[in-house]
Amino acid sequence: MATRVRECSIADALAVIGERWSLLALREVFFGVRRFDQIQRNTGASRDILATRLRTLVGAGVLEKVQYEQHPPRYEYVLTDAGRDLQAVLTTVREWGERHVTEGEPPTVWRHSCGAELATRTVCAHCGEELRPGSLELIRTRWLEPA
Amino acid sequence: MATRVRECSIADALAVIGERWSLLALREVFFGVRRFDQIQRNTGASRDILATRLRTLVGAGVLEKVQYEQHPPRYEYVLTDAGRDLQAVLTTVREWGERHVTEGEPPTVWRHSCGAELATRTVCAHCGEELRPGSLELIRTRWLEPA
DNA sequence: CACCTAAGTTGTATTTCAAGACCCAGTCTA
DNA sequence: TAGACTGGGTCTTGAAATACAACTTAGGTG
Repeated sequence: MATRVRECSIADALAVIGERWSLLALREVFFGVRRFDQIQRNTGASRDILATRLRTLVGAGVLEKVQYEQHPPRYEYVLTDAGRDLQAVLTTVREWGERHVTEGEPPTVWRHSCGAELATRTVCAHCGEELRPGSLELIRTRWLEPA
Repeated sequence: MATRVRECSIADALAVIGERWSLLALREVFFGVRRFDQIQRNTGASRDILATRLRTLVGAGVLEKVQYEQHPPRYEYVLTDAGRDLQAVLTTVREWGERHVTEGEPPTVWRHSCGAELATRTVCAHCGEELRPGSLELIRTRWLEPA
C-alpha cells in the first residue's frame, strides 16, 4: 500500500522550532537574554547543539544575528517579525505545562500591559469565542508521497 | 560559576509533548485518527518510535488507550481532558507555520462552530486584548541547579 | 490453506546528542 | 608583558535515540 503522509503546517512549523532546545532558546530571547553564553547556561543545552539550533533559527528567519560590539566582534540574537509571532506559541505551551505538568506554583509569572497577571485564551478571530474541544471541523487536508 | 537552569513550564510541557513525532501523533488524534497503523501512516513516524511516544503520552495522561474490540483485542487512543487542552497549542503552532513556513495554500483548513473559516487570536483573559510583542513583563522566575 | 489486519516488538545500522576540552581574538589586571 | 578572563564558538569521543525492515501475536477472510 502506498503510504501517504499528511501535509500540514504543524509539521512545517516543527521542522523549524520542533527540535530539542529550539523553543527553550527562543524562550530565553523572549526573556531578553540574547547572548550565546547566557542562553546556553539558562537552557542547559550543550554548546555545540545550541550553536546548531541558533544557526537553524537564523536560517529560517526566526532570529537575526546582530553585532553589538566591534572590538572584539560580538553578536547577539534578536527576534525577527516571524520570531515575535511565536509569542502565542510559547504562551499556549507554557499555560498548558502549568496546568497539566508543572507541580506547585508556576515557575514564571508574567504581567500583561493591562496590568493583570497574564492568563490567555485562544479565541476565534471571527466570533471571539474561546476554542473548545469539538468546536472545529476539518474542511480539507492535503497529502504527500514520502520521499 | 555555578550553572543554573531556568525552571519553566515550557520546559515541563516539552518534556511531555516536545519529542519528535509526539505533536504529530496528537494532531492525528485531533483529526479523529485514533488507531496505531493510521497514525503511523499519516505521520510517517517509524512504528517503534511511535509506540514509545504513545506510551509516554498515555503515561503523562494526555492520551488514553481504550479497547474498541474484544476479539481480537484492539485498542485506540483517545484524548483525555489534558489532551483536549492541547488544542490551543496545536492551533497556534499551525497558524505560525502557515504564516511563516508553509509556502502556498494552507494544507489544512478548519471551520469554527460559528461557521467561519478558522483563524484565531491569543488574547489576555482579563482585558481581551490580543497579545502583542512587548505587551508582557516578567514578574518573577525560578531557577534550578542542574542534576 | 494461504493471506490479511491491527498493534505492536526485535535486531541492526545510522544519526544525533551530550560533555567537556580546546580555540581564537581581544581585553583587563598586576 | 605575562596571565587570566570573556564571548562565541568548534572538535572529539562515547552514549543514546532514531530509522528501517522483518518478525510476532491473535484472530479473521476467501
